[in-house]
Amino acid sequence: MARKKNYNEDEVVEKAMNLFWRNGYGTTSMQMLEKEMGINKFSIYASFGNKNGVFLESLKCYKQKLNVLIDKLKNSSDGAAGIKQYFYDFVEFSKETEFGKGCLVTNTANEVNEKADEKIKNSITTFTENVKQVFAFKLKQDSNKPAAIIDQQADYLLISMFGLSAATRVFSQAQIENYIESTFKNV
Amino acid sequence: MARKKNYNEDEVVEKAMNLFWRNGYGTTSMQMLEKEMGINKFSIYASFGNKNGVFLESLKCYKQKLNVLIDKLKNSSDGAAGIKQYFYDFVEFSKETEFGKGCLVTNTANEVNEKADEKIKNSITTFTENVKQVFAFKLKQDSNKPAAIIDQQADYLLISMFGLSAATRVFSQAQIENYIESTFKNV
DNA sequence: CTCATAACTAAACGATTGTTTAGTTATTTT
DNA sequence: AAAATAACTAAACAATCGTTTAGTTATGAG
Repeated sequence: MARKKNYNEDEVVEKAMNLFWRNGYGTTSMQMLEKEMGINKFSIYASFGNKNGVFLESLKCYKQKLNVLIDKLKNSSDGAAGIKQYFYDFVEFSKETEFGKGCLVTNTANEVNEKADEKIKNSITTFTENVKQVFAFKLKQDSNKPAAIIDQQADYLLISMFGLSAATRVFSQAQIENYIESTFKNV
Repeated sequence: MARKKNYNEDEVVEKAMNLFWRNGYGTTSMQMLEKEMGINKFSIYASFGNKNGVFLESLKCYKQKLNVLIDKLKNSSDGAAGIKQYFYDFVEFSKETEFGKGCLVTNTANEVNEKADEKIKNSITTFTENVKQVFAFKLKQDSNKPAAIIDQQADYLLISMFGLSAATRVFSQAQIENYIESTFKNV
């Protein structure tokens, strides 16, 4: 053994995540990452391989933070109303450090195309499928609708989350609340 | 006078627009624009000033195309049902040349941040405000709701369009149709 | 204390970015 | 036909991109 790392990887990843969240993958340069993470390029490459590696870890970090809200949703016992609360929780979460950031996963889904890195695409798909599954699980709680209806409503709410994410980037708090209220008149 | 242009500016802008639509502003390079537009960098700069100029003209071109659908919406006489038809028309429009492109204006709104070029931001704001206004105009047709309710519903449908745009990039035709049907159970 | 070695700094890498420029070709006007 | 000039080609521009590497510093093990 020799010298110890002068930084904590989890801490610098969280800083990188916030930068990607604000600026997107493409616009965020290694130079900006150096500054934001507070470590040298060498250290970034030593810890994460390359820019893509930093981003994948950032996505993981983001998911962990969002999973706090999703776990709350899972454990809430009031079905669709719990999902609605999740929408509101997400709005608060998205403006924790700064306004107008949206959802990192949704932003990334909007940024990448089919030629993007497979791991990134996979990370996005996995997450959205998971969210849909939790929505479906909650919808089952307060009705005995057929499985097909549950699936449709979960899809509807999933796409609505994409709209909500975009909305938090541009629209006012009042417009967002109105959007959530209107959305949940349907389920 | 001397030599004539060997290309039509409207034609090459449409090609550029399709490239930006597929790839976004940041990912689209001058090299790619040269190839897609079929003209030299010199000609691009002579006609449009710079990359931003090409993009602004591309946005204008996109709006003109979308205005065909919006004019149809304006002239349809059946209020909210007309807006719903506009949603369906947009889905067809968005996959005219290729699947999974979404809406160029919405994609751009998701890509840029507050530090982006003012003209671009203005172009996006102007367009979304215009769409909202048309939505409100249509909603007034089939109800005598208070102005505040009309405004809220127009906002709701505007944000829903952001969701729809994202949806056309990722989700299946069945999921999209289900989303539209669910969205319009409210209005 | 010494030595091995991991973590650091800082400079450079080639490739690509958006943009400009010098030189050539083609067409209109006189 | 000649002169003028706009449109073209192709090369180069400085700046920045993501990435690598050579050289230095610091720390744990023997």
